[in-house]
Amino acid sequence: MATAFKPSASTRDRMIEKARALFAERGFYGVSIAQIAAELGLTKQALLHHFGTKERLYGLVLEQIAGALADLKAELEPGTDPAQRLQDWFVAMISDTPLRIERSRLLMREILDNQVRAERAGSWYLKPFLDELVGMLRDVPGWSGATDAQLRATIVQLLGAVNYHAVSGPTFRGIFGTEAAQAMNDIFAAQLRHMVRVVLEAGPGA
Amino acid sequence: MATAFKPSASTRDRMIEKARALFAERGFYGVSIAQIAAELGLTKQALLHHFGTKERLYGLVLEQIAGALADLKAELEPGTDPAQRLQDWFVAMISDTPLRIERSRLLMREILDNQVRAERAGSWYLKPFLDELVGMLRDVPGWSGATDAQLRATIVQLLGAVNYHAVSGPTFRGIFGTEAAQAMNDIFAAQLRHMVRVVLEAGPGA
DNA sequence: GAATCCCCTTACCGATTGGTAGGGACGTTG
DNA sequence: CAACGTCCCTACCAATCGGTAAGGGGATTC
Repeated sequence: MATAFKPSASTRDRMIEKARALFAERGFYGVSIAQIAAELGLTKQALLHHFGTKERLYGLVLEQIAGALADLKAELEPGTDPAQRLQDWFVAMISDTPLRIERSRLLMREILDNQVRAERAGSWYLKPFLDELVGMLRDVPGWSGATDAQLRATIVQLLGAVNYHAVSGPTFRGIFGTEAAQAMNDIFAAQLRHMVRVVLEAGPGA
Repeated sequence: MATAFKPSASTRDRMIEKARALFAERGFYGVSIAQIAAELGLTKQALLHHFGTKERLYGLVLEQIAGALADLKAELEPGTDPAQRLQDWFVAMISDTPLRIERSRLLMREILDNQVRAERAGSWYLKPFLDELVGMLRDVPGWSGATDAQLRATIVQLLGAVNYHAVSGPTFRGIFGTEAAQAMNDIFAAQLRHMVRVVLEAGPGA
Protein backbone atom coordinates (compact mmCIF):
# COMPACT_ATOMS: atom_id res chain seq x y z
CA MET A 1 0.00 0.00 0.00
CA ALA A 2 2.82 2.35 0.71
CA THR A 3 4.91 1.23 -2.22
CA ALA A 4 4.48 2.34 -5.80
CA PHE A 5 1.52 1.28 -7.82
CA LYS A 6 2.93 2.70 -11.03
CA PRO A 7 5.39 0.53 -12.94
CA SER A 8 8.40 2.84 -12.85
CA ALA A 9 9.34 5.83 -10.76
CA SER A 10 7.30 8.61 -12.26
CA THR A 11 8.48 12.20 -12.25
CA ARG A 12 5.95 12.92 -9.57
CA ASP A 13 7.30 10.17 -7.35
CA ARG A 14 10.83 11.37 -7.89
CA MET A 15 9.74 14.84 -6.89
CA ILE A 16 8.27 13.64 -3.61
CA GLU A 17 11.33 11.55 -2.94
CA LYS A 18 13.69 14.44 -3.52
CA ALA A 19 11.50 16.78 -1.51
CA ARG A 20 11.53 14.35 1.40
CA ALA A 21 15.32 14.19 1.35
CA LEU A 22 15.77 17.94 1.17
CA PHE A 23 13.06 18.86 3.68
CA ALA A 24 14.59 16.35 6.10
CA GLU A 25 18.02 17.85 5.57
CA ARG A 26 17.25 21.55 5.68
CA GLY A 27 13.69 21.98 6.85
CA PHE A 28 10.67 23.55 5.21
CA TYR A 29 12.03 27.09 5.14
CA GLY A 30 15.55 25.95 4.31
CA VAL A 31 14.62 24.51 0.94
CA SER A 32 13.08 26.28 -2.02
CA ILE A 33 10.99 24.56 -4.62
CA ALA A 34 13.45 25.81 -7.22
CA GLN A 35 16.23 23.89 -5.46
CA ILE A 36 14.21 20.71 -5.34
CA ALA A 37 13.42 21.03 -9.02
CA ALA A 38 16.99 21.87 -9.96
CA GLU A 39 18.27 18.66 -8.39
CA LEU A 40 15.92 16.76 -10.66
CA GLY A 41 16.95 18.73 -13.72
CA LEU A 42 13.62 20.51 -13.85
CA THR A 43 12.25 23.97 -13.20
CA LYS A 44 10.17 24.92 -10.22
CA GLN A 45 7.13 25.30 -12.45
CA ALA A 46 7.24 21.56 -13.08
CA LEU A 47 6.85 21.12 -9.32
CA LEU A 48 4.08 23.67 -9.12
CA HIS A 49 2.33 21.93 -11.97
CA HIS A 50 2.09 18.73 -9.95
CA PHE A 51 1.49 20.08 -6.47
CA GLY A 52 0.22 23.62 -6.79
CA THR A 53 1.96 24.97 -3.72
CA LYS A 54 5.00 24.21 -1.65
CA GLU A 55 2.83 23.50 1.38
CA ARG A 56 0.91 20.83 -0.50
CA LEU A 57 4.10 19.10 -1.56
CA TYR A 58 5.29 19.13 2.03
CA GLY A 59 1.97 17.73 3.18
CA LEU A 60 2.25 14.84 0.74
CA VAL A 61 5.71 14.04 2.05
CA LEU A 62 4.33 13.86 5.59
CA GLU A 63 1.43 11.75 4.45
CA GLN A 64 3.79 9.29 2.85
CA ILE A 65 5.78 9.04 6.05
CA ALA A 66 2.69 8.46 8.12
CA GLY A 67 1.85 5.60 5.79
CA ALA A 68 5.30 4.13 6.20
CA LEU A 69 4.96 4.31 9.99
CA ALA A 70 1.67 2.47 9.79
CA ASP A 71 3.36 -0.21 7.73
CA LEU A 72 6.03 -0.58 10.35
CA LYS A 73 3.66 -2.32 12.71
CA ALA A 74 2.57 -4.77 10.03
CA GLU A 75 6.16 -5.88 9.58
CA LEU A 76 6.29 -7.22 13.13
CA GLU A 77 5.50 -10.84 13.82
CA PRO A 78 1.98 -10.91 15.19
CA GLY A 79 2.42 -13.93 17.45
CA THR A 80 4.93 -12.59 19.95
CA ASP A 81 4.03 -11.11 23.31
CA PRO A 82 3.32 -7.38 23.62
CA ALA A 83 6.52 -6.47 25.41
CA GLN A 84 8.60 -8.16 22.77
CA ARG A 85 6.64 -6.49 20.01
CA LEU A 86 7.10 -3.02 21.44
CA GLN A 87 10.78 -3.71 21.85
CA ASP A 88 11.02 -4.95 18.26
CA TRP A 89 9.08 -1.93 17.11
CA PHE A 90 11.47 0.58 18.63
CA VAL A 91 14.49 -1.29 17.40
CA ALA A 92 13.04 -1.50 13.91
CA MET A 93 12.58 2.23 14.01
CA ILE A 94 16.24 2.96 14.44
CA SER A 95 17.66 0.65 11.81
CA ASP A 96 19.84 3.25 10.27
CA THR A 97 18.85 3.07 6.67
CA PRO A 98 18.97 6.54 5.14
CA LEU A 99 15.23 6.43 4.60
CA ARG A 100 14.51 5.92 8.28
CA ILE A 101 16.90 8.62 9.34
CA GLU A 102 15.21 10.97 6.92
CA ARG A 103 11.91 10.00 8.42
CA SER A 104 13.04 10.74 11.97
CA ARG A 105 14.51 14.04 10.93
CA LEU A 106 11.36 15.08 9.17
CA LEU A 107 9.09 14.12 12.04
CA MET A 108 11.24 16.03 14.47
CA ARG A 109 11.23 19.07 12.24
CA GLU A 110 7.51 18.84 11.89
CA ILE A 111 7.09 18.73 15.65
CA LEU A 112 9.25 21.82 15.93
CA ASP A 113 7.61 23.68 13.09
CA ASN A 114 3.98 22.82 12.93
CA GLN A 115 3.05 25.05 15.82
CA VAL A 116 4.44 27.83 13.70
CA ARG A 117 2.76 27.20 10.41
CA ALA A 118 -0.31 26.71 12.55
CA GLU A 119 -1.81 24.11 10.33
CA ARG A 120 -2.36 20.69 11.77
CA ALA A 121 -0.38 19.27 8.84
CA GLY A 122 1.36 16.17 10.09
CA SER A 123 -0.06 16.18 13.57
CA TRP A 124 -3.17 14.34 12.64
CA TYR A 125 -1.29 11.78 10.62
CA LEU A 126 0.59 11.04 13.80
CA LYS A 127 -2.39 10.50 16.03
CA PRO A 128 -3.35 6.92 15.00
CA PHE A 129 0.27 5.97 15.12
CA LEU A 130 0.65 7.28 18.68
CA ASP A 131 -2.61 5.70 19.75
CA GLU A 132 -1.39 2.39 18.44
CA LEU A 133 1.81 2.61 20.45
CA VAL A 134 -0.11 3.51 23.57
CA GLY A 135 -2.37 0.52 22.96
CA MET A 136 0.60 -1.79 22.60
CA LEU A 137 2.07 -0.49 25.83
CA ARG A 138 -1.18 -0.99 27.69
CA ASP A 139 -1.12 -4.67 26.66
CA VAL A 140 2.23 -5.19 28.31
CA PRO A 141 1.89 -7.05 31.62
CA GLY A 142 2.00 -4.64 34.53
CA TRP A 143 0.87 -1.64 32.47
CA SER A 144 -2.82 -2.30 32.16
CA GLY A 145 -3.53 -0.20 35.24
CA ALA A 146 -1.58 2.82 34.06
CA THR A 147 -3.39 6.06 33.22
CA ASP A 148 -3.49 7.40 29.69
CA ALA A 149 -1.20 10.21 30.75
CA GLN A 150 1.35 7.75 32.11
CA LEU A 151 1.22 5.63 28.99
CA ARG A 152 1.59 8.63 26.71
CA ALA A 153 4.41 10.10 28.74
CA THR A 154 6.28 6.82 28.56
CA ILE A 155 5.76 6.50 24.82
CA VAL A 156 7.01 10.04 24.30
CA GLN A 157 10.09 9.28 26.35
CA LEU A 158 10.88 6.19 24.32
CA LEU A 159 10.16 7.94 21.04
CA GLY A 160 12.42 10.76 22.11
CA ALA A 161 15.24 8.37 22.88
CA VAL A 162 14.90 6.77 19.47
CA ASN A 163 14.46 9.83 17.33
CA TYR A 164 17.04 11.90 19.11
CA HIS A 165 19.61 9.30 18.30
CA ALA A 166 18.58 9.03 14.66
CA VAL A 167 18.90 12.76 14.30
CA SER A 168 22.04 13.49 16.21
CA GLY A 169 24.40 11.28 14.25
CA PRO A 170 26.26 13.99 12.35
CA THR A 171 26.49 16.23 15.40
CA PHE A 172 28.05 13.55 17.56
CA ARG A 173 30.37 12.63 14.74
CA GLY A 174 31.52 16.21 14.77
CA ILE A 175 31.99 16.22 18.52
CA PHE A 176 33.52 12.84 19.26
CA GLY A 177 35.03 11.91 15.91
CA THR A 178 34.02 9.34 13.36
CA GLU A 179 35.18 6.20 15.13
CA ALA A 180 33.72 7.05 18.54
CA ALA A 181 30.43 8.04 16.94
CA GLN A 182 30.44 4.77 15.00
CA ALA A 183 31.06 2.80 18.18
CA MET A 184 28.16 4.56 19.83
CA ASN A 185 26.00 3.88 16.84
CA ASP A 186 26.90 0.18 16.79
CA ILE A 187 25.95 -0.25 20.38
CA PHE A 188 22.88 1.91 20.35
CA ALA A 189 20.41 -0.75 19.23
CA ALA A 190 21.44 -3.13 21.99
CA GLN A 191 21.41 -0.33 24.51
CA LEU A 192 17.99 0.78 23.38
CA ARG A 193 16.64 -2.75 23.56
CA HIS A 194 18.04 -2.99 27.04
CA MET A 195 16.46 0.27 28.11
CA VAL A 196 13.07 -0.56 26.66
CA ARG A 197 13.07 -3.91 28.43
CA VAL A 198 14.05 -2.35 31.72
CA VAL A 199 11.42 0.34 31.46
CA LEU A 200 8.68 -2.09 30.47
CA GLU A 201 9.55 -4.53 33.23
CA ALA A 202 9.52 -1.83 35.88
CA GLY A 203 6.00 -0.81 35.01
CA PRO A 204 4.63 2.70 35.49
CA GLY A 205 5.71 4.61 38.56
CA ALA A 206 3.58 5.48 41.53
CA MET B 1 30.48 34.10 33.95
CA ALA B 2 27.41 33.34 31.97
CA THR B 3 25.36 36.15 33.39
CA ALA B 4 25.44 39.76 32.38
CA PHE B 5 28.35 42.00 33.22
CA LYS B 6 26.52 45.14 32.14
CA PRO B 7 24.27 46.82 34.70
CA SER B 8 20.89 46.87 32.91
CA ALA B 9 19.43 45.05 29.94
CA SER B 10 21.18 46.76 27.07
CA THR B 11 19.79 46.90 23.59
CA ARG B 12 22.31 44.29 22.63
CA ASP B 13 21.07 41.92 25.33
CA ARG B 14 17.50 42.48 24.32
CA MET B 15 18.44 41.64 20.75
CA ILE B 16 20.00 38.34 21.75
CA GLU B 17 17.03 37.53 23.92
CA LYS B 18 14.54 38.21 21.17
CA ALA B 19 16.66 36.33 18.67
CA ARG B 20 16.76 33.31 20.97
CA ALA B 21 12.99 33.28 21.27
CA LEU B 22 12.39 33.61 17.56
CA PHE B 23 15.08 31.20 16.44
CA ALA B 24 13.69 28.65 18.89
CA GLU B 25 10.22 29.16 17.56
CA ARG B 26 10.82 29.24 13.83
CA GLY B 27 14.38 28.13 13.19
CA PHE B 28 17.32 29.87 11.60
CA TYR B 29 15.83 30.07 8.12
CA GLY B 30 12.36 30.79 9.41
CA VAL B 31 13.28 34.13 10.95
CA SER B 32 14.69 37.19 9.26
CA ILE B 33 16.82 39.73 11.01
CA ALA B 34 14.29 42.35 9.98
CA GLN B 35 11.61 40.48 11.92
CA ILE B 36 13.76 40.25 15.01
CA ALA B 37 14.47 43.96 14.82
CA ALA B 38 10.87 44.87 14.17
CA GLU B 39 9.73 43.14 17.36
CA LEU B 40 12.13 45.37 19.25
CA GLY B 41 10.97 48.49 17.45
CA LEU B 42 14.23 48.76 15.57
CA THR B 43 15.45 48.26 12.04
CA LYS B 44 17.57 45.39 10.87
CA GLN B 45 20.53 47.71 10.49
CA ALA B 46 20.58 48.13 14.23
CA LEU B 47 21.05 44.37 14.48
CA LEU B 48 23.70 44.34 11.82
CA HIS B 49 25.48 47.14 13.59
CA HIS B 50 25.88 44.99 16.69
CA PHE B 51 26.48 41.58 15.17
CA GLY B 52 27.57 42.06 11.61
CA THR B 53 25.83 39.00 10.21
CA LYS B 54 22.84 36.84 11.01
CA GLU B 55 25.09 33.83 11.51
CA ARG B 56 27.09 35.61 14.16
CA LEU B 57 23.97 36.56 16.07
CA TYR B 58 22.82 32.96 15.94
CA GLY B 59 26.21 31.80 17.17
CA LEU B 60 26.00 34.13 20.16
CA VAL B 61 22.60 32.75 21.04
CA LEU B 62 24.02 29.23 21.04
CA GLU B 63 26.98 30.32 23.08
CA GLN B 64 24.69 31.81 25.69
CA ILE B 65 22.73 28.57 25.90
CA ALA B 66 25.85 26.50 26.31
CA GLY B 67 26.76 28.75 29.22
CA ALA B 68 23.36 28.26 30.78
CA LEU B 69 23.73 24.50 30.49
CA ALA B 70 27.06 24.65 32.22
CA ASP B 71 25.42 26.61 35.01
CA LEU B 72 22.78 23.95 35.37
CA LYS B 73 25.19 21.58 37.02
CA ALA B 74 26.28 24.18 39.53
CA GLU B 75 22.69 24.55 40.69
CA LEU B 76 22.61 20.96 41.93
CA GLU B 77 23.49 20.15 45.51
CA PRO B 78 27.02 18.83 45.48
CA GLY B 79 26.67 16.45 48.42
CA THR B 80 24.15 13.98 47.06
CA ASP B 81 25.06 10.68 45.48
CA PRO B 82 25.73 10.49 41.73
CA ALA B 83 22.53 8.68 40.82
CA GLN B 84 20.43 11.25 42.64
CA ARG B 85 22.32 14.09 41.03
CA LEU B 86 21.83 12.76 37.52
CA GLN B 87 18.17 12.29 38.26
CA ASP B 88 17.90 15.82 39.60
CA TRP B 89 19.77 17.10 36.61
CA PHE B 90 17.36 15.62 34.09
CA VAL B 91 14.35 16.72 36.04
CA ALA B 92 15.76 20.23 36.34
CA MET B 93 16.17 20.28 32.60
CA ILE B 94 12.48 19.81 31.94
CA SER B 95 11.09 22.30 34.38
CA ASP B 96 8.86 23.92 31.88
CA THR B 97 9.80 27.51 32.21
CA PRO B 98 9.59 29.18 28.84
CA LEU B 99 13.31 29.77 28.88
CA ARG B 100 14.11 26.10 29.22
CA ILE B 101 11.66 25.09 26.54
CA GLU B 102 13.25 27.63 24.24
CA ARG B 103 16.59 26.14 25.06
CA SER B 104 15.48 22.60 24.24
CA ARG B 105 13.93 23.73 21.01
CA LEU B 106 17.02 25.59 19.95
CA LEU B 107 19.35 22.73 20.76
CA MET B 108 17.20 20.34 18.80
CA ARG B 109 17.10 22.68 15.88
CA GLU B 110 20.82 23.09 16.03
CA ILE B 111 21.31 19.34 15.98
CA LEU B 112 19.08 19.14 12.95
CA ASP B 113 20.63 22.07 11.15
CA ASN B 114 24.28 22.26 11.93
CA GLN B 115 25.20 19.46 9.58
CA VAL B 116 23.70 21.64 6.91
CA ARG B 117 25.36 24.95 7.60
CA ALA B 118 28.47 22.81 7.95
CA GLU B 119 29.96 24.97 10.62
CA ARG B 120 30.62 23.38 13.96
CA ALA B 121 28.68 26.25 15.56
CA GLY B 122 27.06 24.85 18.65
CA SER B 123 28.53 21.40 18.43
CA TRP B 124 31.67 22.31 20.27
CA TYR B 125 29.85 24.18 22.94
CA LEU B 126 28.00 20.97 23.61
CA LYS B 127 31.02 18.76 24.02
CA PRO B 128 32.02 19.69 27.59
CA PHE B 129 28.41 19.50 28.61
CA LEU B 130 28.07 15.98 27.20
CA ASP B 131 31.37 14.89 28.69
CA GLU B 132 30.20 16.07 32.06
CA LEU B 133 27.02 14.04 31.85
CA VAL B 134 28.96 10.97 30.81
CA GLY B 135 31.26 11.50 33.77
CA MET B 136 28.32 11.76 36.14
CA LEU B 137 26.88 8.56 34.76
CA ARG B 138 30.16 6.72 35.15
CA ASP B 139 30.16 7.62 38.84
CA VAL B 140 26.83 5.90 39.37
CA PRO B 141 27.27 2.53 41.11
CA GLY B 142 27.15 -0.29 38.60
CA TRP B 143 28.20 1.89 35.66
CA SER B 144 31.92 2.22 36.26
CA GLY B 145 32.62 -0.77 34.05
CA ALA B 146 30.61 0.49 31.10
CA THR B 147 32.34 1.47 27.88
CA ASP B 148 32.37 5.06 26.65
CA ALA B 149 30.03 4.04 23.85
CA GLN B 150 27.56 2.56 26.31
CA LEU B 151 27.68 5.62 28.52
CA ARG B 152 27.21 7.99 25.63
CA ALA B 153 24.40 5.96 24.12
CA THR B 154 22.58 6.00 27.44
CA ILE B 155 23.05 9.72 27.86
CA VAL B 156 21.72 10.34 24.38
CA GLN B 157 18.68 8.23 25.13
CA LEU B 158 17.93 10.15 28.29
CA LEU B 159 18.56 13.49 26.65
CA GLY B 160 16.26 12.46 23.82
CA ALA B 161 13.51 11.58 26.25
CA VAL B 162 13.82 14.94 27.95
CA ASN B 163 14.18 17.19 24.96
CA TYR B 164 11.58 15.45 22.88
CA HIS B 165 9.05 16.15 25.55
CA ALA B 166 10.01 19.77 25.92
CA VAL B 167 9.64 20.27 22.22
CA SER B 168 6.53 18.31 21.45
CA GLY B 169 4.16 20.12 23.79
CA PRO B 170 2.23 22.10 21.19
CA THR B 171 2.01 19.14 18.84
CA PHE B 172 0.54 16.85 21.45
CA ARG B 173 -1.80 19.57 22.51
CA GLY B 174 -3.02 19.65 18.94
CA ILE B 175 -3.42 15.90 18.80
CA PHE B 176 -4.88 15.02 22.18
CA GLY B 177 -6.44 18.28 23.23
CA THR B 178 -5.45 20.77 25.87
CA GLU B 179 -6.52 18.88 28.97
CA ALA B 180 -5.02 15.54 27.97
CA ALA B 181 -1.77 17.23 27.01
CA GLN B 182 -1.75 19.05 30.32
CA ALA B 183 -2.30 15.81 32.20
CA MET B 184 0.61 14.27 30.34
CA ASN B 185 2.72 17.28 31.09
CA ASP B 186 1.88 17.19 34.79
CA ILE B 187 2.90 13.59 35.09
CA PHE B 188 5.95 13.76 32.88
CA ALA B 189 8.45 14.84 35.53
CA ALA B 190 7.49 11.99 37.84
CA GLN B 191 7.51 9.56 34.97
CA LEU B 192 10.90 10.78 33.84
CA ARG B 193 12.32 10.51 37.33
CA HIS B 194 10.97 6.99 37.49
CA MET B 195 12.51 6.07 34.17
CA VAL B 196 15.89 7.54 34.99
CA ARG B 197 15.98 5.67 38.27
CA VAL B 198 15.02 2.41 36.62
CA VAL B 199 17.61 2.79 33.89
CA LEU B 200 20.37 3.75 36.31
CA GLU B 201 19.58 0.91 38.66
CA ALA B 202 19.58 -1.66 35.89
CA GLY B 203 23.08 -0.70 34.83
CA PRO B 204 24.41 -1.05 31.29
CA GLY B 205 23.34 -4.07 29.29
CA ALA B 206 25.55 -6.95 28.26
C1' DG C 1 -5.88 15.35 -39.47
C1' DA C 2 -7.78 18.21 -35.84
C1' DA C 3 -8.65 18.55 -30.97
C1' DT C 4 -7.34 17.59 -26.52
C1' DC C 5 -4.77 16.62 -22.63
C1' DC C 6 -0.43 16.00 -20.05
C1' DC C 7 4.02 17.64 -18.85
C1' DC C 8 7.10 21.05 -18.70
C1' DT C 9 9.03 25.30 -20.54
C1' DT C 10 10.27 30.69 -20.63
C1' DA C 11 8.92 35.02 -18.93
C1' DC C 12 7.43 37.66 -15.47
C1' DC C 13 5.41 39.32 -10.90
C1' DG C 14 5.62 41.69 -6.18
C1' DA C 15 7.58 40.73 -1.84
C1' DT C 16 11.33 39.66 0.98
C1' DT C 17 16.00 38.05 1.85
C1' DG C 18 20.89 39.33 3.96
C1' DG C 19 23.93 42.92 3.47
C1' DT C 20 26.31 47.72 2.04
C1' DA C 21 26.78 52.85 1.99
C1' DG C 22 26.35 56.88 4.12
C1' DG C 23 24.58 60.12 7.28
C1' DG C 24 22.42 62.16 11.49
C1' DA C 25 21.70 62.53 16.61
C1' DC C 26 24.01 62.23 20.80
C1' DG C 27 27.45 61.88 24.45
C1' DT C 28 32.29 61.95 25.67
C1' DT C 29 36.79 63.60 25.28
C1' DG C 30 40.57 66.68 23.71
C1' DC D 1 34.51 74.38 20.09
C1' DA D 2 36.14 70.57 17.38
C1' DA D 3 36.86 65.77 16.97
C1' DC D 4 35.40 61.32 17.72
C1' DG D 5 32.95 57.05 18.74
C1' DT D 6 28.48 54.83 19.58
C1' DC D 7 24.06 53.83 18.02
C1' DC D 8 20.62 53.75 14.89
C1' DC D 9 18.47 55.66 10.80
C1' DT D 10 17.02 56.01 5.45
C1' DA D 11 18.13 54.49 1.02
C1' DC D 12 19.56 51.14 -1.80
C1' DC D 13 21.41 46.67 -3.73
C1' DA D 14 21.42 42.04 -6.20
C1' DA D 15 19.51 37.70 -5.31
C1' DT D 16 15.95 34.77 -4.21
C1' DC D 17 11.38 33.67 -2.55
C1' DG D 18 6.57 31.40 -3.88
C1' DG D 19 3.42 31.87 -7.40
C1' DT D 20 0.90 33.36 -12.08
C1' DA D 21 0.41 33.54 -17.15
C1' DA D 22 0.94 31.77 -21.41
C1' DG D 23 2.70 28.64 -24.67
C1' DG D 24 5.02 24.56 -26.90
C1' DG D 25 6.12 19.58 -27.80
C1' DG D 26 4.38 15.01 -27.79
C1' DA D 27 1.24 11.37 -27.21
C1' DT D 28 -3.67 10.03 -27.24
C1' DT D 29 -8.25 10.33 -28.85
C1' DC D 30 -11.97 11.35 -31.92
